[in-house]
Amino acid sequence: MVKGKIEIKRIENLTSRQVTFSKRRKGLFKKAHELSVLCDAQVAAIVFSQKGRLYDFASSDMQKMMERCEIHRNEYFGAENLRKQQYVQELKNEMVIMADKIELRRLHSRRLMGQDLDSCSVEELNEIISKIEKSLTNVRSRKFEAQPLWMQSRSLKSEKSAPSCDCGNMNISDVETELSIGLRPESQM
Amino acid sequence: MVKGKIEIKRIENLTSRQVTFSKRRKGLFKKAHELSVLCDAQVAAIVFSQKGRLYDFASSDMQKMMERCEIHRNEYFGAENLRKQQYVQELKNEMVIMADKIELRRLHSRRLMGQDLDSCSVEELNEIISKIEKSLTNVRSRKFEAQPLWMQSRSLKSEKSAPSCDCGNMNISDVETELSIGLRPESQM
DNA sequence: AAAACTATATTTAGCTT
DNA sequence: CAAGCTAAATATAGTTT
Repeated sequence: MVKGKIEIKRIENLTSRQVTFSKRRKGLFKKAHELSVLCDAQVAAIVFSQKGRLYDFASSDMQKMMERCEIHRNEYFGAENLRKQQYVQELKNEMVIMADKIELRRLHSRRLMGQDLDSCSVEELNEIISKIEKSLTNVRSRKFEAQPLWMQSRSLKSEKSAPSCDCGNMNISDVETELSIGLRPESQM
Repeated sequence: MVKGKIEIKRIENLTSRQVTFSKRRKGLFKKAHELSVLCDAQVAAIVFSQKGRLYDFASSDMQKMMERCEIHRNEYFGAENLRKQQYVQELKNEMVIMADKIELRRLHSRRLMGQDLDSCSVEELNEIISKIEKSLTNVRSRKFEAQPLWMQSRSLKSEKSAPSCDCGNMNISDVETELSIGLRPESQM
């Protein structure tokens, strides 16, 4: 092998390695410096020797550079956070809508059961009476076509807490609120 | 000035500066790599161009070191994220509960209006008839103590989409589902 | 063992295509 | 204008002091 030509692999001889380390480290820092000056760039080089000793070069203030890195990072994490916050906000908006729907349904049920009538006009009262009368007719007719006894047994004393109001079919399109419940399918995270 | 010899000062020509930046950056990273291999050292080089674009080199060990830093960071951010994810999960759980309540109320209303009665026993049908009859009585009695005309005017043709069912007071404790709607007060973020 | 030396390898500024 | 070329400048491996 001719003088000066080497393979790029670990130098086994300790002394040679230490000398080369010193020479090349100096060379690296010089190149870093030249790059920073010639091209108006910020350059840093960090070297840990085997023994763990630290050597470093930084064109301008190393601290400033790290701060920039930090800003870079925070920008990244910031974008991520923004995305998540928007998602949370969407969930909250949806919950407000759901809460409204629950309240609407609650008022609907209460009115069907004869409460909160103070604000109703005579016309509305008549309408409600008409609906209830229809329900009554329907339930009465349904009662006499009830299921055979063997099907009734399961509901004799159970399901006490469940709604148990029965009225037969009637047109409810004018009071029914359209609902799309449940979470949206594209739930992330 | 002879070819190849330059002063180490900022290159004013933009094109030249960009070309030199590219060439010397590559050279710097090559030197950094060689130093790390030959001398078994950990080497990193970081370059910010004027435009703020980041270029970096790190020997494998340094890479690991940076990854460790990253893991450290992620542990920190991970704790933060976990907290946020738990919050999102809580929101979602709450939404599932709300959706259930909406469905329960929907069924309740439907039954009050005489639908979905197939599964009711004769006893339940009797109960419902009794409730509806009571409602009817109450609404009828309420109709004749309705508000004076000047109070009715506002509801003559308005609020068409709102539920308009009226029935007077009755005991509904056995069908009323307890609800606590709305967002919890300690809403974070 | 550190610094200087030197022959060769490598890098690169300015040019060419 | 990016990619290749080349002469000169620089870097450096091995040597010497």
